[in-house]
Amino acid sequence: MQKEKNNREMEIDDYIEDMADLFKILGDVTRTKILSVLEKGELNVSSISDLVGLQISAISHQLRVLRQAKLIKPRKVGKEVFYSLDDEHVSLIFNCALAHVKE
Amino acid sequence: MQKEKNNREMEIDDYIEDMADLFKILGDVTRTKILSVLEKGELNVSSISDLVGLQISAISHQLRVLRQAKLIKPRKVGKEVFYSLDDEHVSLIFNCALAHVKE
DNA sequence: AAAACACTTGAATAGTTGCTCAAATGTTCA
DNA sequence: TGAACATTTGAGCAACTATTCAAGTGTTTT
Repeated sequence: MQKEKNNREMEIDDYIEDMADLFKILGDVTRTKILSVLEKGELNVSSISDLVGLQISAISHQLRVLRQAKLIKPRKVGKEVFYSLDDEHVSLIFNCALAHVKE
Repeated sequence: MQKEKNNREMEIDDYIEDMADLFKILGDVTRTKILSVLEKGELNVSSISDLVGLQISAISHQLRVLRQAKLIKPRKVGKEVFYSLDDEHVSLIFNCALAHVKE
């Protein structure tokens, strides 16, 4: 007798690789710090660099990763580029993770 | 004038590295698959190996990682070891991630 | 037009990670 | 006791990743 999969199990099976990809992106301290400072509001690259404490180049490389993952979005103003969160789920996922690591 | 940090911001700053560590562990397809099959119930190592489709050795290596992260717990019965989820947050985090990747 | 500024990009490198293979541990059963 | 079984562990290797440095793009200012 074969067990019917419920909806949630089917979804997880289908999206399991995408989920791992998302976690992989969140699984880097630099990127997590960037998302954390952007939670407080829009920032340009230099400011992020200052707050995170890494070279502008390193930050720019990671901003690219976050941008491609659609977790942040850029807004160009003159020669500056301001970044902000592009996904309401980021805060949600952060809170879930926080609940785990705090215990 | 210096801005007061609210409680949530303080917490995130304190735990940001732990959070990244957790995401790093979830950011691997093999480990995510293991957690996914364990959501359906307790399983021994061979069964996990069959369901995930990797050698027992590879699975055992990853089970160790998940065990150390306190995401799963072992129960020894004779020569077999049964694993099950050890954290109610896993399902929660999975759901948040699912909401993101589905859109 | 040239200098200054903000950011991006590519190459190089050092460090990390996940798998396989082989050997080891521990348990059950004849 | 020894063979069979389930799992763990360690070494080795190939693939990947995050950072730095240097050079490039595009915009503003003088």
